[in-house]
Amino acid sequence: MAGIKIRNMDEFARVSGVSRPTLSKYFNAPESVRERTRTKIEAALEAHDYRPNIYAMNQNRKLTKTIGIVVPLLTDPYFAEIARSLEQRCVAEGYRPTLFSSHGDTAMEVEVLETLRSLKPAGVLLAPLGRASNLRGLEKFCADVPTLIFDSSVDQIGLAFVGSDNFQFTSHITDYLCRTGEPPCFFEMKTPANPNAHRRRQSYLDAMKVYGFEPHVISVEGEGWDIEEIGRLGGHDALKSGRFSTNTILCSNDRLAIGLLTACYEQGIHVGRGPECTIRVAGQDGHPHSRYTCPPLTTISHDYDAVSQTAAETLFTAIEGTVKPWESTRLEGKLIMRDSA
Amino acid sequence: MAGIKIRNMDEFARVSGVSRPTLSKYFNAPESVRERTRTKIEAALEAHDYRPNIYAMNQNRKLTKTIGIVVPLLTDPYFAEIARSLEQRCVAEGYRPTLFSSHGDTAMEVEVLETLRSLKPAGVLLAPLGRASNLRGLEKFCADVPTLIFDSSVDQIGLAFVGSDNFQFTSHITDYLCRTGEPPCFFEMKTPANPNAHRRRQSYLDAMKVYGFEPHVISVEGEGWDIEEIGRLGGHDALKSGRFSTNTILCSNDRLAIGLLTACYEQGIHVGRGPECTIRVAGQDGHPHSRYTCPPLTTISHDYDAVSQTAAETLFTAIEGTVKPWESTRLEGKLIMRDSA
DNA sequence: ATAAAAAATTTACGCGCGTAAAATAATTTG
DNA sequence: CAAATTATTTTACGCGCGTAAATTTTTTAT
Repeated sequence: MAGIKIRNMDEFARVSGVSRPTLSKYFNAPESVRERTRTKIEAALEAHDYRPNIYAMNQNRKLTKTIGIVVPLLTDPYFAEIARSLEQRCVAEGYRPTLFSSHGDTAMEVEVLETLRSLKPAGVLLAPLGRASNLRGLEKFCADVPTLIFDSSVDQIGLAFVGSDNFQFTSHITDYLCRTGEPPCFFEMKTPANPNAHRRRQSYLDAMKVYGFEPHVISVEGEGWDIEEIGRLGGHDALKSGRFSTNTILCSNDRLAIGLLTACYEQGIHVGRGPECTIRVAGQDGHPHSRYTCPPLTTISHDYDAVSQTAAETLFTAIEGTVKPWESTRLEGKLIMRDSA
Repeated sequence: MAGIKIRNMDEFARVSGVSRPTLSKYFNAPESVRERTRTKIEAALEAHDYRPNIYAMNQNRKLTKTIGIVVPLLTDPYFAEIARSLEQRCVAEGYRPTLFSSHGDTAMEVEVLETLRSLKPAGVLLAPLGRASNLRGLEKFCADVPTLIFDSSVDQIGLAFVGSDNFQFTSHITDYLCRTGEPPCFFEMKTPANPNAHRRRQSYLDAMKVYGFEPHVISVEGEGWDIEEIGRLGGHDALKSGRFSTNTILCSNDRLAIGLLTACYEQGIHVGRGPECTIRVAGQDGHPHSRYTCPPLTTISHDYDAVSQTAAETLFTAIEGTVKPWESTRLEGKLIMRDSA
């Protein structure tokens, strides 16, 4: 009995004692068939390890059970972590997540969306490249495919936006830094890929104004996603030329901070809160690696779990029929105090 | 003309002035049709943005153009980087790469392979979990799907193995450490997930014997893939209890070294080659982050490019018909001297 | 027990494309 | 220029499943 190779659903219908249309129903929603029928099917499934042909299944379906997850750069541990988390939530809900990375490239992002469109996904969780994204392309895509934007928002595109509250991020950590030492200057890329960077700069300026301190922004050159190296080189420049106006540096993001820490090390500058330290450095993001820098990096962390949960659930409810007006959810970050500031 | 929505290949055949079977040939191998025909097709493609239905295409194909890329953990920057590189090579050859992560979990690895099997991929590039892999499952999968194993080898499974020469890695860096200071002791996980770890330990023992030094292996507790934390906690223990027999520590891999560096920092121990430093630390892997530790980590790096190129090309030639006997390629690493040792 | 409702089955068709065979057209060769 | 070769078109069938409509069986309610 178990030796017979099942070639298609018809054959499997025979050995399981259930009709093919019923099987079709079962595979698309196991709960939709009577319990006794389900038991019969699952017993046969044990004995014959049959799996429906994915391609034939999806051919005649308007929408598949696929969910696309697109991030700008999968080699960035932050995106890798959030993608991992989203992936798990999709699986838990019975969807088939498929991972894509734009590799920091506009053309690639466009191509990924084209590929995705032809995959007829039930929905897409998209973290756009940001500044480099092809806006009109994104809009057209979102018009055809239920798309939730996360991480960095681009106008009012898609079903909704879920990300972190960058204003809260920066104002919160600026507040912390002001209360515990010299007010910070702000270290950032001149032309950041991610629009969140602008929010963070603005929020820094606002916060400093509130506290009555003079803001200082140090913008360093450098394009692309090799952010640690940009931070390191820019850090060297700024340190040598004395552009840091106070002993406290708030970086626009953790990767920049990591590069700056390396620059400090290379110049023999001690970072931290200890008595022999001359400079404090803080980041923003709660990058997976920030725990292991030397000194461990004080940062304000995304609420990874909440972002991923909100994003996934918002998409799921939209897919399952509940149409809501466009909405932006921005979650607060949590300050992680470590030795660097 | 450009306004007409093309619904299928038949309609597209009409507007392009080419027969449907010829179109079918074109989409499966553009070079296989005459140039003038190709020009006509591509002109129509410009005007009508038609894309063949992926599902219908693959349904009747024994083998698709899909290539599966499976890594144990996509959140590990090493795997993320190698996956990125492989992905690009697949695209360049006209394949459709699909990324999967086992998330460090055996059951997940099995499931990924099941999913992959039903995707009828042309081939698979698989970095197994290692010790935790389901061997019999892997074998069965490799019997059905052209699979190239990379990173960590598991018997003589699949088409071939491509990875790094762990013996050369460890003996080379051990040699370097011996020549430049005290001979190293070896810092590792007691129960590593990756079989390469055993080769590295053995190679360390061999190398020390050759040089006539007494080897010391410090094996720390800890399961799973949270390797930096294991290194940090194990590092604290070992430092406090004086288990490091020399001032030089060779770590089994970079992530462990990164954790150890943090432990050193937290105990106020200076790492490096400078006069005020009391300990040297080296890693192995050339982890993307190793450049940015403090001090920057001396390590022996995988030849990422060569590994990915050899792996991809070996798979491609196998797919395209050339059947070769199983073969193991182990590429040498390059010593990267930095400040930590 | 009977009627009403729900679930499963039967029947039948179509999706968009792959692909094979035979016929035809275009190109190259001598 | 005719013959040989190569490329394209025509014709025709099938893949494995979704899905709709009509029918039968089973379950639940009265």
